[in-house]
Amino acid sequence: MSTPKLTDVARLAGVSPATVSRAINQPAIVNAKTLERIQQAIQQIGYETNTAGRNLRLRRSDALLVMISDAPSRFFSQILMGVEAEASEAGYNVLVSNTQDNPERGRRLYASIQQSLADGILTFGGHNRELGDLIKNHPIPIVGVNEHLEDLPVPVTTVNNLDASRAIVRHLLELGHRKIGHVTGTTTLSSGRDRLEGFLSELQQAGLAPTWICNKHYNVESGREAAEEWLCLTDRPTAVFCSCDEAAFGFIAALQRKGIRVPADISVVGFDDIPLADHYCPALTTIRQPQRELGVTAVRMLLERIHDVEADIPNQRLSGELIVRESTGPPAN
Amino acid sequence: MSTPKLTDVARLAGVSPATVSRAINQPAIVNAKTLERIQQAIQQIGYETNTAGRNLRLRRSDALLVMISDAPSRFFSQILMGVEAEASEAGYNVLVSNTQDNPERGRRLYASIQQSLADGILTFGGHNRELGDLIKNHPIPIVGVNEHLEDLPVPVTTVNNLDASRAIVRHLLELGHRKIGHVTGTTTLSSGRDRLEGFLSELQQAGLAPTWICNKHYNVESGREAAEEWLCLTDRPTAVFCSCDEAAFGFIAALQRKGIRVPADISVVGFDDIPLADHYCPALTTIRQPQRELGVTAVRMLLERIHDVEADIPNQRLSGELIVRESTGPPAN
DNA sequence: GAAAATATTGAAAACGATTGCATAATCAGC
DNA sequence: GCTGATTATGCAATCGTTTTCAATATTTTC
Repeated sequence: MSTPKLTDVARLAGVSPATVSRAINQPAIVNAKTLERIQQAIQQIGYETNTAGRNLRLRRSDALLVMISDAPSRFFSQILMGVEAEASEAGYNVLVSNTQDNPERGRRLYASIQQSLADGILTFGGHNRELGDLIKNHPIPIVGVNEHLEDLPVPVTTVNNLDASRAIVRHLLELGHRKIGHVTGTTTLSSGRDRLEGFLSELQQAGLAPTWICNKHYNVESGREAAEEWLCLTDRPTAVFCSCDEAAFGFIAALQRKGIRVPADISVVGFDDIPLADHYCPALTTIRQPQRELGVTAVRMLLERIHDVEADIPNQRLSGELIVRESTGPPAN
Repeated sequence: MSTPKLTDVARLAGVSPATVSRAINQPAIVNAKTLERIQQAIQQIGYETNTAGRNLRLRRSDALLVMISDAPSRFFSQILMGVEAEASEAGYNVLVSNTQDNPERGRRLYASIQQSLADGILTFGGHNRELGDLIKNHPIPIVGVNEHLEDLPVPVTTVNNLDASRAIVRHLLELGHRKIGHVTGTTTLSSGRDRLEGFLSELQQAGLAPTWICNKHYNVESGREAAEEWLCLTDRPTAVFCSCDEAAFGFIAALQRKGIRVPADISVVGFDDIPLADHYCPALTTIRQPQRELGVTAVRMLLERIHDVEADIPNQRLSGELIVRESTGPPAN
């Protein structure tokens, strides 16, 4: 007498369970009169499809697995919102799993897919070993977000880091800067490499060499450390492109503490456009990433893949937008 | 011949499926010799328990549902990491769902539980209607995080906002401030109200009245708006407690733009201790929230509840820690 | 109006695991 | 060597849906 099931609806409507199932899943093929009677019965006893029963029979789960690394990426939650919205729209649930580099985790991940706990995987951030092993043995639907997965035949969706970096350099060149530096992000990640490459190539195109390249990571501390190094330089760049907004904030804050003014003494650019960027002092010139759209796109790709595992899905490169604010200006001298 | 199932293991090990099931779930009650043979068979063909089959039979899902609101709370991802870690430890999966105020959503949420898509719900942030209706009809395991859910008999885990706010005020009093203001968070949320109340009560205890109370929300814009109002005050407080770090940053940035120095001209305190707080200029005095621990605690409470729906689970109040940095100092005059 | 085509429905067999009950095997005690 | 207790296992039903195949009802066609 607990939760009503298909059979209960069938009995009430005076039809067989098969017909009720059809009424729910392919209403078109059931008689209009019967359909209405069934729908009424469903309403009346408040029937809801039992997921486990259905999953068992259909051998799928209506769930997407989101793999994240322990240090969630900078705007992880924003992207996740996009993922959730799009997945839910398509009738899918979203499972979140943290993937420490842990063999046991790899096993469970494998099990999730093999036993259809999830129909597909969305992986945030870089390559990880388990995934490599997993995908080599089974052609399962996977889509990468933010970063390319080296050597793995997995479609990814990212922002166009190359073009964005170029736009930054162009902006600085137009302001009159000739001595430009870059505090890199994590260059074991494709985004870090692409941003660096865009930076270098645009400079080269202008016939310039980079004045300073400082290898760091995507976080605040990196910005602070970079600032300390900058202070020790004999030939200081007049403009610095930091790999992400957080790093830019760390960089600016550390410089301000030494009495250096932005942008009067040095121009600084970030990347991401996190909410704080517009409200920092100085407001940060940066690249706006389409965070939510990244999530939405990733889900669309994944669903396509789930629908047809053999489908050849091209990588999606969304474009970032240069947002010019207060942290950049003409060079000092 | 695709994925091996229980029966395949049974055949290979020369026992009945029932014995295999027992070998997996209650190894103690099966003969050591048989057990070993079964385990070997499992290894050999790479058997993994099918979740759907099991869920159907056991009428549960091994999944926890995390409900978040559209604007994910400030350190949502940090808490989520804690949730994921603890849930995974206990063998549970984590489902994420965004709850816009949407009746259709409410229906699906209800279905999730009723049809055992999830065994329990963790709700981040404030009260929402669907939840109220849901819980009224069915005593399902729910635990709230960060905010109390008014009128609902749901155990919650929060930071002790009251004590934390008091600690802030005490710190400012010790520095010599007598004119103290507060930019509130969202006061329809219990955290916002508690922070305000802690602020007021500690001031009162010192025989002081609040100099300024500015009703805002938990975001950067609120800080900027508050700064504009502050600038127009005739009797300005010499210290301001902002409801969260973001608001504090917005507040400080807007003031700095007008040439006002922190803490020389005004002291500012935040709440949360987000990563940037330590790297802002000035570094922010704030309350450190045990974000990960909030997630872990919430899961523990929820599991307890799942284990025994009738269990009386007390609210958990974790304590925040005052972190004194550069943004606070003695009053100007 | 009969035959053929079409539209609806039902019966029953999966999907894969767990468990109450019953049976078989083992053991202790005398 | 026999009885009673204990330990290990197997049988078969069950969880709730979906879907193939066949059967029946309804139209259409000539």
